[in-house]
Amino acid sequence: MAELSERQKQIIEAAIELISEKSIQGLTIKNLAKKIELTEGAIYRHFDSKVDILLTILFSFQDEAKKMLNDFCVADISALQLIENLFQHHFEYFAKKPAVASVIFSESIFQNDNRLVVEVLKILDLHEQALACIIKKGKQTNEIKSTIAEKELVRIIIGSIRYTVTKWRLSGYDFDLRKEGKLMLESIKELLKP
Amino acid sequence: MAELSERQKQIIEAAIELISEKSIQGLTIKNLAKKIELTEGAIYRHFDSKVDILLTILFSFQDEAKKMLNDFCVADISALQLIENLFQHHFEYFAKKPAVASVIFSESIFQNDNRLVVEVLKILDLHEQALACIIKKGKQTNEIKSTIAEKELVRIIIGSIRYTVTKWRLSGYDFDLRKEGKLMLESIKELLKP
DNA sequence: ACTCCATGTAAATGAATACTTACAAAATAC
DNA sequence: GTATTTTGTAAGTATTCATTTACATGGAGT
Repeated sequence: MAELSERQKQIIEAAIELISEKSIQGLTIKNLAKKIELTEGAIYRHFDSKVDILLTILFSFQDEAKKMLNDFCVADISALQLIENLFQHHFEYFAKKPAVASVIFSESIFQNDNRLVVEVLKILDLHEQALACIIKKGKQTNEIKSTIAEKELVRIIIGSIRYTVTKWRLSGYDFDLRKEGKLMLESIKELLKP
Repeated sequence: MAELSERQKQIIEAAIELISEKSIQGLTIKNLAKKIELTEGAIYRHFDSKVDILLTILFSFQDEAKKMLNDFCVADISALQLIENLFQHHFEYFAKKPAVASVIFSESIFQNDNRLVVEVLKILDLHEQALACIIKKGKQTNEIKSTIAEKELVRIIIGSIRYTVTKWRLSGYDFDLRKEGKLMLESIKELLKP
């Protein structure tokens, strides 16, 4: 992906803020222009289309995910600790940047544009792979029971996180996501025990 | 909820079909009118608004869920068997009626209308309660390990189902949902063992 | 000073959308 | 059989949205 100009960065940042504030539906060119005090036409000097903006947002999330997950599994830390870190990081992250959840969980809106779906799937895959690596390690060190296939464990863990976040969003953010995340983590750790 | 006229039933059915075919975005009054060979105005003889139509759809899903779940837990069947039934029914159901998943998973679209969110939450609650009842039973009969709180187990199980369905939808329905559901079920059963 | 290009604006365009209105016909009631 | 209500139609309206167009401006390079 090409480097972003300052203006492009500003637009992307504003777009993410808009999504945080009013969910994905709040992201319109008009709102975007208003937010950075430009005209709508000016936006099109920097991005070809709205889909382009969304793609750029997804790319930036991918980058963040890659940075976070890159040396997650190689570190010399126990698998259970790694899972704890993963949980903590994610719930912290979603609580701080609801826009990410809003975008990643908005698959239904993207279904008219396959490129967007593909990029969301890539983000999911990044997380699945990191988690799969951790689980493999945990099985080897006998921290994690080996009677359950990796693939299913990955889906169970990610599904649990997602559902917790979904309920948080639907409730209008009316509970403490970090606290609920901690409870979920403890339960998952208990479940994984051999 | 008032009884539905024949015409209303026809409209709701067509609406659900539209959602199945092109996801929630495909549900427009124009498409709906075309599908049942009426004019758009005629639709408004039977429903006040589009939100009204969506609410009616959600009510019908609620009814279905209630019927299905009502005597789910009281039956004289083992908890693990009940969970198996629940899984089988759900994956079967989603595979047959993708519209349901499309609506229930479209929370992001509903966020501009709180009534819709509330009704989606009710459907989720119905399922959570049924599952909570099963788990409680299973703990009593020692079929399910009692070291993990009910609430978390419920979220883990529903989260696993939802994530499996989400990946199925994003993949363009390109894997066998029932088969993956079966694998997930086996893993969950294994996890729940005391 | 002149040119050129990047960046901006204001206003339009065109398409989609939910919904309304004025009127007609058909079913129902009496 | 006539009046009334229900259900339909055709053609709007109003709004929202992404995107385009014609034109302006300001700065960089020569």
